Amino acid sequence: MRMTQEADYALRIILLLSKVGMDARIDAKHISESEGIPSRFTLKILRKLTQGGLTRSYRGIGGGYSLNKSPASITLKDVIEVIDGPICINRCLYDKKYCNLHRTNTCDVHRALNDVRKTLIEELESVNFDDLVKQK
Amino acid sequence: MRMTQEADYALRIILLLSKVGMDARIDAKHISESEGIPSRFTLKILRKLTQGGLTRSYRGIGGGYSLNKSPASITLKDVIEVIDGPICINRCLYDKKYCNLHRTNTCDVHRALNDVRKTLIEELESVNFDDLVKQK
DNA sequence: AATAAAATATACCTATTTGGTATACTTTTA
DNA sequence: TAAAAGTATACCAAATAGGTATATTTTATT
Repeated sequence: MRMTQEADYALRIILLLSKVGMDARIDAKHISESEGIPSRFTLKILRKLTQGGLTRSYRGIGGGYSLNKSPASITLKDVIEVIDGPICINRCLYDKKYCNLHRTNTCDVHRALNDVRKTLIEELESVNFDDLVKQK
Repeated sequence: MRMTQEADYALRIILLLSKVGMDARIDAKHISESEGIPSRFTLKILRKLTQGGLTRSYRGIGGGYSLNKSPASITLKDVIEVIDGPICINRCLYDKKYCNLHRTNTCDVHRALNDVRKTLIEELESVNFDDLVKQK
């Protein structure tokens, strides 16, 4: 029941960019060093974040990355989903061919886990990066 | 953010055993066929469940498996933890050497995710197998 | 216009985890 | 005592995670 290490790194990157503010631009090397993420891997993550609309990239000399949205409008869930894909806690909830619902028209496990998933998503949506920056 | 397929199977096994009641004894082959779990894999899962104290095994002719506790006293969390180990949603929360708390004495991501983890655990603890058997 | 500093795209590699099997053995009861 | 069950241990293959490499493109500065 874990998110990937990549998503974990991504949360730290977004938090760093949130801390410096939307207008600041930081290059990948700086991000990598300050967060202790392997440099090549940092680039890969930043690419996903940019494609997902959370960050902006600036090429060329003086280039780098900045947030593409306000910290307050980015939640834990947004970041995790951009990196790992949709939140779903077991196979049954996304791949119907593995689910008893399909075979016997009733899958009690399915129902229970779906409730858990909903709660998890609500919790991940309830925290945004403005909260995290401001928290003592 | 997913539990393993093994844990998913285990939930179905415990639900099946809950449905037939604590006194009934079912052999592995029957469990495997009724839930569509590969037979050898079923045995492996049942061994973990027995070691974890959730089921009892009976050897020899007429042997099989039954619950070792009442359905009401087994939660989703119990089953998942017996199979997958402790619930923890990122590396930072169980391996301190990867955590900024360790390096800089503050890890805001850590704190936020720990809250999420708590909520998740509470949710998984709130559902027991008596609930699941009785639900329509 | 040339250059160098940055990001981008694509593809690759390796270790770990997951899902599943195989073999040899032990216990139990008819 | 034989057969039907579970047990222990170890193995294997596919998928995923984590990370790297190479070649290319963009852009500010000179």
